[in-house]
Amino acid sequence: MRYSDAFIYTLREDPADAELISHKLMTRAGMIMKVASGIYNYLPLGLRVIRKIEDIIREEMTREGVAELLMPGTIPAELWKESGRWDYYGDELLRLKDRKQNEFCLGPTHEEVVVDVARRSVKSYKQLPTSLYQFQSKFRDERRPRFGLMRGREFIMKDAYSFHASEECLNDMYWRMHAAYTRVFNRMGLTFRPVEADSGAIGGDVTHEFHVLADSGEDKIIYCPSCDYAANVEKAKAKRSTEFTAIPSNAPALAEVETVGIMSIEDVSAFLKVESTQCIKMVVMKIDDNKFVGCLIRGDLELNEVKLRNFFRSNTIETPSDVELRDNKFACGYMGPINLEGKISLVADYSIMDITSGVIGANRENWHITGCVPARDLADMTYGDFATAGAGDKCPTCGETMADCRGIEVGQVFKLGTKYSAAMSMTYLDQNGKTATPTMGCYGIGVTRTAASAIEQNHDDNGIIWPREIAPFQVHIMALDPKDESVIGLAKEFHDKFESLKLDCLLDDRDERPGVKFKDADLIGCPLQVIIGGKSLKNGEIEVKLRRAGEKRMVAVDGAFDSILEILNSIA
RNA sequence: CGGAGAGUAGCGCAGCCUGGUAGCGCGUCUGGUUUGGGACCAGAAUGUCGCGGGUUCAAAUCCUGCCUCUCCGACCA
Repeated sequence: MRYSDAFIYTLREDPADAELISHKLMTRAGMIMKVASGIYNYLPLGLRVIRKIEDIIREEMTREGVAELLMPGTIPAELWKESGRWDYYGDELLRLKDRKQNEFCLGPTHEEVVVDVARRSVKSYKQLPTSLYQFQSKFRDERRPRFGLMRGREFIMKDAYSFHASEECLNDMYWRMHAAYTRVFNRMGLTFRPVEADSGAIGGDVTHEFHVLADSGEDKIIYCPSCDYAANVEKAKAKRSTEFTAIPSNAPALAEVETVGIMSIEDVSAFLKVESTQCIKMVVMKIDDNKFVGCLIRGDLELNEVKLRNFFRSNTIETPSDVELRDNKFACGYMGPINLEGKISLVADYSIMDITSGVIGANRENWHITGCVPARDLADMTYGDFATAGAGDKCPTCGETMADCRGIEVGQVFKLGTKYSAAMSMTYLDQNGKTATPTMGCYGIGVTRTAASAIEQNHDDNGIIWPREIAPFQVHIMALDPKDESVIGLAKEFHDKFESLKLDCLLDDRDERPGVKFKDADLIGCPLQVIIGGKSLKNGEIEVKLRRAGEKRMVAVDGAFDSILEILNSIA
């Protein structure tokens, strides 16, 4: 492709509305163009990257016997009403009506449609397992779209769905997809990690998210450097004792102590001269139907709201306001499990089980209680894991000290179970001729987000540095003197040779000054640059630059193409 | 959805406080000189100043309603 045909228009300055490096660079390199908040044009250069990513995924899906189809972006409400999500999904679902006032939505995900496809075709256990996938633009009306392609409202996703006659079969597919995803992200040259994640409202025992590691990531990942354990902070566990320690013989008695204006753990620990690890805080949250729930947890730890929400099988969880708490008879800043007046379901985190002389709130303003021994005083509580794990905690698998990092969620594998197949009455006949409901898995990769995350991970001050497998072009040839027949002639010859080897090649044939071409080439970020100029050509040389290393090499014109090819193949 | 900010030429911005000819840089066009890391000189084109209402002799500027966009937070099967 010639640059003059390629519809690439770079920007010298950062766009005003971009924050994230990938957003800035994609806009500046002429890959994307904003149309509305969270909605973008994928310009020719950007689309090339997206297609490269899709092709890699496509190959790996095919390898696992997943068949590609394309479902519509616009979905009749009927299907969503059948699954029950029409009423449940909320404002993220963009709803619209056609001229006959029939209701539709723009698909944020396609479980309903794929079940409809499968149930009309699959009637027998002999047809199972079966799986389908597509690349499709999804629409989710995010409350706050941001970060360019990272969190858009319209985005391209690969979504796959599998149907099985047994749990074992689903489990097998789950791990095959897990392996396929690992191959996909490896091939793209990304540094990533599969992590255990919370399965959310759908439930299910296992789900993994695939995260590209980057400081700008919106998720926090806790991982163990010495074993495979890695989890989203929402899910992460730490190794903690789940037994009470013995009640010490000299255990102190409970005693009220006046603590005027001392409310935070920090203040309590300083005022009473106790470690925060000997304080027990009670965190109160509000779940579905405005019910209050509370959790007792060690003073230095943080409550994990997702874990608490899951325990109570609630769809929502939120922090009540101080006013709300007081209205419901909770002594703000002095809450504790003893003498509790407010109506609440209370649980306790394992972390308090080995406290031998704890400080707790007294449930009246300006008073705390000392000498709390959970093994004695809180023995009949329901104990569980409700704490947020973090760097420094021990690994639940191997006991080593864990670390944390930021990640961008680019993929997820999920065991759906029969939620949709049952709701939408998908059935087949099993070996015994009995009606059965297939169990399902679903597996997504955010294609456009993956492109953005690749840039987050691969850039420098001059621009993008594409991993070779997803670069828009493998080679970027610059004809520095395009009017010089020997220069442009050689550039074209090389270009055609690369293309004939199925190596995408961009030929900068513009009548621009060299500096402009160099800047654009670095910004666009193709892995290998071939610089052909009149002067060096007269010396029988061509310059080759490796984008990532920044290294320049001169190669002799004689046999130059083979030399360049060799250099290209040495790039990862 | 709560809090904050922005909307002026294709892009990035100034002007607004204190009302009176709409500006700068980049880009674009013409001519010339240049030509290995975003050239230089000369000339030119380009604006419903987000939209509506109001105040005023006069509004980009003051008042007001709305829209859009961005940031922080909450949210994210």
